[in-house]
Amino acid sequence: MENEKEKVTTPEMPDIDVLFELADLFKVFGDSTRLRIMYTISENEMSVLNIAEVLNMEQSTISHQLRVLRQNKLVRVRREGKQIYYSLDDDHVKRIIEMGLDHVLE
Amino acid sequence: MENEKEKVTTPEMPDIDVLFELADLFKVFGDSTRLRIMYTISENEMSVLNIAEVLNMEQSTISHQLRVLRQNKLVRVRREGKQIYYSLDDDHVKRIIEMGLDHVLE
DNA sequence: TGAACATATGAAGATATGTTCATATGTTAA
DNA sequence: TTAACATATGAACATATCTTCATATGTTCA
Repeated sequence: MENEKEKVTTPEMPDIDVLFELADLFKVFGDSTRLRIMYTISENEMSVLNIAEVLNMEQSTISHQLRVLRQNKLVRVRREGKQIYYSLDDDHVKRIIEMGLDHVLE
Repeated sequence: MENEKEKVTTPEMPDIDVLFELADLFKVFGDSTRLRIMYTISENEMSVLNIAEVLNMEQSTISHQLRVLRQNKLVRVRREGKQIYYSLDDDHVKRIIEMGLDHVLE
């Protein structure tokens, strides 16, 4: 190869603490229950119990996982009366999933 | 765009086994050591020992993690004499990381 | 062939993670 | 206020994951 001096698109390695954050973010996507929750609320917001029913899982499990999603700013929360409605935070999230899916389904 | 019954971007939930694969893929990105390795070999291929030196980690640790990357088809491998050179498999991988980074840094 | 080097791998220990159970907190309506 | 319902959370357990150590495997060259 000629032209060895040229950097095409050299991504600088982020600081170590950013890398930890980044790893933490991907960890969130690295669980099938959370992925299912994200798909479930990707189009319409849904209450906790509703999500639990749709996925046929314990309310507690869903609640615990929603907390993880919340902490990572991946969901929006809206209270209405007794119920709390969750929805995906932005298209960003969907795009990350789609990108992963591309690789898996390649 | 016109309006034929079309849902804007409704992602069908993939089969459960695809979701497991997807989760497994994201798990790979969910570790800072692996992220650092991926950054390290994102531009130029590098030998195992070299990666270990750059990251100041044990050869064994790097080797174990490279195996994970290999199993998930995220790296390319090339042997040259005694050394084995690893590089990122495709831009796809970089894009997934960049997308996550966007979210973290937003 | 054997020495030196590079990489891979199994086992073990420490830590992290996911689910369940029981219960606490928060909300509404009577 | 209390009853009924929706959600959140702490503790406990099982399982998964990461790193290290010791060693095996693979390669080159004298």
